[in-house]
Amino acid sequence: MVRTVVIFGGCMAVLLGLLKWAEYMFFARDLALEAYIGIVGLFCTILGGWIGWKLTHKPGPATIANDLKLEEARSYEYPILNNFNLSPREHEVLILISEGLSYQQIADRLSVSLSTVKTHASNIFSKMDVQRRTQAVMVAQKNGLIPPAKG
Amino acid sequence: MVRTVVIFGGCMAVLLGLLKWAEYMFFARDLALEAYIGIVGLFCTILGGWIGWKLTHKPGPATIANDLKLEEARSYEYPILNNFNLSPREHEVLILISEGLSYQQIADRLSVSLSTVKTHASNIFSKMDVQRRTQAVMVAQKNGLIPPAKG
DNA sequence: TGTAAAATCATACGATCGTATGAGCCCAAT
DNA sequence: ATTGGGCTCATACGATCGTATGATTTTACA
Repeated sequence: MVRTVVIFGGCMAVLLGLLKWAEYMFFARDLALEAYIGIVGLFCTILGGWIGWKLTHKPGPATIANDLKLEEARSYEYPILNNFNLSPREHEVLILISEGLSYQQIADRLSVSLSTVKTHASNIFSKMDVQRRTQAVMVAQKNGLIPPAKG
Repeated sequence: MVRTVVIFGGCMAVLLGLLKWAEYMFFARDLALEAYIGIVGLFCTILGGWIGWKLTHKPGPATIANDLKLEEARSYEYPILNNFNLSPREHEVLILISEGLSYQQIADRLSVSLSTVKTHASNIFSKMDVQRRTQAVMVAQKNGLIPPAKG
């Protein structure tokens, strides 16, 4: 994502350069002020993008509602184990899979991309030695990795 | 995301055009250099923040929508196995799905065609009001339609 | 400070899933 | 005999899944 902003900043630079060139060609004006403003604009654009990214992009588990579910499950004397060396994020994804969510829904819930979720899922299946999400859910239930089904 | 970039580019183009227009027409020449740069910087910062937000903020989540229906069904104390009016064959397929088998594997197990299994599954999901097999398994577990997972 | 683990993202590809539609067969009940 | 429900099968199609590969960035720790 940072790369996206940087690339866009580069595009802006190109745009400004083209504008300067056109202006120089047609009006032959002094370039110092324009170039200065262009640099400032580019810099502020990148800075603003970075700020916006920092303020809004918080995919960490601290902001995710599913952590509440994890805590809830733990507090309700349902021990959430981890026998397959899953990372916290992978564990989180596994729980959301067990709730019947699609990858896209999980990506939205965690504020990450679809690719990330699929990567996590693939690693989960690899670690748990299964081929399908239904198998993963079954194994996870038998080993207490996910909250038990109520009812 | 692409649209966001396009919109940003359009805003930048508008900004640059307005600056040029203002510079040649009205007050730009009279403004202090610091104020001029400040305006550009502020504008670009806000736009940059907007683009950063747009690029990183994902739309809201989607949750499973049949919990109410489940609670309703359970509160009426219906016979568990008749909750969803599954036929014996459909029930059989549901159990095999819950064991993590693919449709092809279920077809082989039941000695029927893949089409038949998919038809059964589709009818199951329709009767249970779910969209994915994982949801069906979860609902089935909560209602005792399938054998519980053993630890 | 360097490193390893974790998390993120992208692209591509084949496999599987789920839906829709239409059809034929068997069997029990009307 | 007709009807309806259950079971079967086929085709087509879009959606989703799962894997593979490679990359960058962040974080935790020695």
